[in-house]
Amino acid sequence: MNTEDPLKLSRCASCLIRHRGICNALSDEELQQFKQIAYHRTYRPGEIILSSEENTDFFAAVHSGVVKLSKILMDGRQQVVGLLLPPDFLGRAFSKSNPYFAEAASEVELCCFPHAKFERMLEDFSSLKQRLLEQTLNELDSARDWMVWLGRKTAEERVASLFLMLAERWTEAERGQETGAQNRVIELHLKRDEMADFLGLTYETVCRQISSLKRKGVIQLSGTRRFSVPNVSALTKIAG
Amino acid sequence: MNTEDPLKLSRCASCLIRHRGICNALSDEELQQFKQIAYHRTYRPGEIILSSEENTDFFAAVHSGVVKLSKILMDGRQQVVGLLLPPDFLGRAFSKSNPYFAEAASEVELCCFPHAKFERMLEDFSSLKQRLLEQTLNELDSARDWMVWLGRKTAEERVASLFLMLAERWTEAERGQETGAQNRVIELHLKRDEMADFLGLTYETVCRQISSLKRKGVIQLSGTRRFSVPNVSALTKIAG
DNA sequence: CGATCTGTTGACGGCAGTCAAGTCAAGTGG
DNA sequence: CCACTTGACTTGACTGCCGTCAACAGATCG
Repeated sequence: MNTEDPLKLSRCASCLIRHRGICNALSDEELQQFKQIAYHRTYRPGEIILSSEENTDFFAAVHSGVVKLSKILMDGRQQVVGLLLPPDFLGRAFSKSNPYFAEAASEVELCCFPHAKFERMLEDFSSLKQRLLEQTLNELDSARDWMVWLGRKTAEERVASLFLMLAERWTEAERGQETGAQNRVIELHLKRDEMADFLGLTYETVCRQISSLKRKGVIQLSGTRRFSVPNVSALTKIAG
Repeated sequence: MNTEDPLKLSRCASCLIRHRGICNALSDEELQQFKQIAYHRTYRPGEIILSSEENTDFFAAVHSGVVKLSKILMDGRQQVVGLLLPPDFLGRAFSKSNPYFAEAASEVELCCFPHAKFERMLEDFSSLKQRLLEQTLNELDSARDWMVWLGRKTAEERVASLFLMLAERWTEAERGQETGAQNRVIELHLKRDEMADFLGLTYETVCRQISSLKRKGVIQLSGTRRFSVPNVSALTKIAG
């Protein structure tokens, strides 16, 4: 185990999320240690990553794709409580049990770390803990924004808010490109019923609201899971 | 400033939340340093502690009372996104601006720390940062539970969930007492319209659901802001 | 006592949920 | 190649929960 695997070493160095995720908090030296324990896993769309019953044995950074965090009531009602995009972090530190149900919403690649080893590194590298804290604070902020959607917004406002959020995340991720935000085609990743579980609605209502926004010329669909926003300001206004 | 204030020293030592709040993470020596910068503030019910526009110059631990965190849409719709009870922590670390509106829901006493000094102590005392991280993770968990309420539960279930949560927090805080949970009288702290903003409902709907639960014999009111739960299992069942 | 704030209850209407039918695209197998 | 199936999506008709509007009851206070 002391022989260095050149593939493993180069993988971190060329990692797409290297400069955005938690790894960014580490020095080169610390990173060396990090990659010794990291391993990758991939999931197909719809595949279950964690179920809330079983104990988790790993933490992970989302390397590519979208992970859906949800909670399910006994009668089957479901609420999505988080969407993880690269370079978000998956797993509940300092607790073996994970209260959520995690599912791959698209093709997903995770960079995983064994539970115990990762917690030890948290102790050793304070900048890593700092990074995790900041990420958790940001997740808390967006969870609370989301609560406003769920508690106080109408169906139309919620659907508009979702489209707006996806559009913003997209331009954020790809800023510096030449084409304007108007014509950019954005990937939805979610099915209608997943959007509904996200927004606290039924999928029929989501459908109707999307059709209505389309009729108003605020959004434009290409196929069923791609869209663009010809009128950003109108969308913003409707989103509230 | 080098003379020690005996009052200040004893205040931390006898502090009610000393062994539950973030201070618990500190050694006696570190606590010495801590109390040098801490000061208390009190607020009357309804008083505004932080408005989301202005920059925050302090962090604080809730020493007594209940603090309401909320967000407000431009048209006046409001959603409560957090309830802070002792020994919860108030303030957004690593960001000068605070995206929430904080209001005293009852008589409130805060133990405050200047912004810059507290962040410095976070750097120096890793156990403090650890404590803050754990608290943030717990807040994230409960925010997400709350999202399930808002997105997927009916009015009756939400009201029942709120009563259940308050009952559970109460027994948690006062465990070891002799009287059974059945007859314990629990303080609501919130007005009907505050409960409504909390639950994503109107205050009339909250009223109706409370009356209905009362008629069913699941809860019992003494006056308008105190209640007890004669039938805990029925309440749990209704809450979902 | 009147004024004001908080809470309760009723009548009514609308937004979103439920139930149901139907379209469209992709896949399967003869 | 075509009949059939399946899953995702769309749209319509109807229902019901909860929001809106309104009247009223209690409590508190000057």
